[in-house]
Amino acid sequence: MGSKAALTIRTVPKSAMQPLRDSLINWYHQWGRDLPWRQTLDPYAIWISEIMLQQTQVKTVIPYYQQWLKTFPTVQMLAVADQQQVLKLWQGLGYYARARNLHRAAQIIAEEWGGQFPDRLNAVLQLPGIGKTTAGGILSAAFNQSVPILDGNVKRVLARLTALSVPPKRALSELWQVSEQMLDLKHPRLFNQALMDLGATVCLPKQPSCERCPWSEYCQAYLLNLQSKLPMSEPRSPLPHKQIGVAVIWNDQNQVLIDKRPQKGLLGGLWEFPGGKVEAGESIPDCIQREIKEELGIEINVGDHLITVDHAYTHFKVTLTVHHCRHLDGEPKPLECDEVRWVSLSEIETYPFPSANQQIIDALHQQAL
DNA sequence: CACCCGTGGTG
DNA sequence: TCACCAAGGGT
Repeated sequence: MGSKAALTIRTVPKSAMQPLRDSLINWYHQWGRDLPWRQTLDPYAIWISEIMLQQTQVKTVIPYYQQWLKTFPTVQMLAVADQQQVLKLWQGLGYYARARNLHRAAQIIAEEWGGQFPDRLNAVLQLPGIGKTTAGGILSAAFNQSVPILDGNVKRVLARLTALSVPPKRALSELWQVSEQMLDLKHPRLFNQALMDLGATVCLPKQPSCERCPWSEYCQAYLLNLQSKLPMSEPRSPLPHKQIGVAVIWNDQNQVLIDKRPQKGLLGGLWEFPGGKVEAGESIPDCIQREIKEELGIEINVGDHLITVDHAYTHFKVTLTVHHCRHLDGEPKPLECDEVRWVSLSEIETYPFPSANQQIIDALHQQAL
């Protein structure tokens, strides 16, 4: 019962290795992408790009990358920055642990490596936020070292090349072997970049352009006409949907109350408007009043509806129903968060907020006009 | 190893 | 509206 398909993989013949490398690098010279982080050999800049590109599309990354290097041009500048400034610069990119780890790693590099990004695989892998794929990306791009990579693009290309019979997640060690065997030891930088570009521009998830692919005559998926079926994907369960009541609490100085989320967990280190989950049979105003008492230990009066925000995270969806509230009594205490603060509408822009909360801020500005 | 961790674009 | 997707790593 529940038996899964056996793992089969059509390994690349030895005789095909060099022709595959040569044709890919030739293709890259004509069709490879000209990206900002390919105009430098500075390992710091390349590191920043690799972290930003984790689970994030090139088009989204480019403006963040430019702004980041303008603000923090060196490891040292990043190491001495405030975490809040780092998170503010990262605001909107998501997966905020990447920014926290980047900041921590910069401090480690400053202390242990004299501010020079290390060039040895073992040292690089020790840094927080850097796994095998990112380490290979940095070392091959910055130092032209022969270290393989296995990101989403490469997984897809290699799964098709070998007609892998299971989802890539189920065959990671096999795919790493293929990536390592295929790697062109004479041109590791070019080869790894070419492999990623092939996945990003030709070997697309849907409707791959096999007629433009330098590898089609060796591609087992193409030869078996399975290119649109591969790689195999895992079924996903539907996302739970949570109803959240949120408070914009005003005091007599025309300030609003915000709180900083704990470092660990969802949106760690970012600020937000306080609130919480609506319980069964509970009204939104009752929920807001209860949550604010529990989280901040204060009494409020729940007033007009401000905005409703729908947002999807990786593992669940939320509907934020936001109300204006009036502070009545008690000093706000950080009972379930790191910090609480009263801020004016003009100061609020300097704090890092998650996207769903940014919509609330936009609505406040809109309403103030 | 299964689960957690964001966001914006797309059909 | 919704499912799926995009240069993964930490626990």
